[in-house]
Amino acid sequence: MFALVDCNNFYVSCERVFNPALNGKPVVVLSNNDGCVIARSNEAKALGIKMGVPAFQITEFFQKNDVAVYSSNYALYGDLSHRVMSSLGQFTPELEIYSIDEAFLNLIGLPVNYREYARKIRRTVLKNIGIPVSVGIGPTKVLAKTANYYAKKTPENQGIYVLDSPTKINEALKLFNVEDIWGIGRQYSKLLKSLGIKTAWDFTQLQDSWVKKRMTIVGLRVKKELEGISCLELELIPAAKKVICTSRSFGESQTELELLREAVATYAARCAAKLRKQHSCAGMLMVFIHTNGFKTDEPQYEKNFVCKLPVATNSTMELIRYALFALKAIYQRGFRYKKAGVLVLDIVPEDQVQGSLFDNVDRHKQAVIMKTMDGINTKYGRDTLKIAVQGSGRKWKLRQEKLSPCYTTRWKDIITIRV
DNA sequence: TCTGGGGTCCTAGGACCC
DNA sequence: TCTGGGGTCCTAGGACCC
Repeated sequence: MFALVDCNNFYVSCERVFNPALNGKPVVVLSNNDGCVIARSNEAKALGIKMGVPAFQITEFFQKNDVAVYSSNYALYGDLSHRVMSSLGQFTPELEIYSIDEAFLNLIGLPVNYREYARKIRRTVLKNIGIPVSVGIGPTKVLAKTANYYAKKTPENQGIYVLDSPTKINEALKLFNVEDIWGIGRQYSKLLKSLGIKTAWDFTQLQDSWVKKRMTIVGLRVKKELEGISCLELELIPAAKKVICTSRSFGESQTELELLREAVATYAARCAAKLRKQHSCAGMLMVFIHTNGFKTDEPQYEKNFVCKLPVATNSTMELIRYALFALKAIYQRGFRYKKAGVLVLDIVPEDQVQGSLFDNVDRHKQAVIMKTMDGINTKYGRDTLKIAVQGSGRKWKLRQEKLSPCYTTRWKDIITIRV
């Protein structure tokens, strides 16, 4: 049996942990740059605020309805996520951290009453971290996901739902909309509905061969999982990333190469740090820049440039050098750039880098410098030590007008209690 | 004024090899 | 009119997830 534990309206719940006045009120959290709504409290959902709606389109609605609005605070969400996950780790030897707010637990071999166990998980996470979670339990990951949906959407279930018998599973599937199945997205829903397939149960009645042909092996696995045949294993050790991307929209569109250089260098530095964190090196790097596609009255430009590196690396200095070379190759004067990004790919483990006879970089020295830099930045905070070209003005920074304090990750943001 | 960011997997088709 | 059989590797595009 698998349990899926999912934090309720996670980003909103994180804001509420340190600001309980938000309880019972409509709250939303916006995407980077204060762009779109990406998290909503139940009250905000009840007001009809849709996922992904651009914030500027409903600023008045926010005011009229007294909606609390927050910029994304990933330092806070990431830290609380860690705490939730380590709390969940107490409940099983096999935990898969699936996303910032979700984890699968293997319950095999735990001789327990599942309902009681789920209640205990909820109680513990709420008490230790202050985050409400929903727990769905089923014989496969897809069924655990399905159960979680019932745990969350039906208040009588009090955040818990267990699919532990064929009868219960059948009943649940007959009431479950096909588009809500984990793994069935917009396109497949459209296809299935056009054929009169409305529920998860209808989907399980299709022929395997048809599903495989039209929805590939991935779709067939989902069907098997719904039938109670487990095809998706728990992934206990997070796999190294095959591609790493750092990209941002700018708070204000930028025209000058010098400022784009600062941004691109900073993104390259982030990619390098992410590579080192997973002990990998990248053999290829791509830089892209583009104008604001929503502004149809402005001249548009979009371009990327790929560099093949002679020897794979995770050195900040080296990656920045290539990134700036790529940027120079694609930058054109006269456009208002809205976004830039750096991707690193062709990723290999750092101890399996293919050397080169003609390599003239002292890789050992680079590694020592990077280790020192990472050590200092871990201890004193990101960018305490950085490369000069990253700049210090940050004119291209994100818009974050409603950012809450980093309560748990920055000394000066720690809350004070008045007695 | 204002529209996010970061990933994975699968398949078809083209290019190549013998 | 007719034109073999068996492979690999790479890429683009499409689907999905949070």
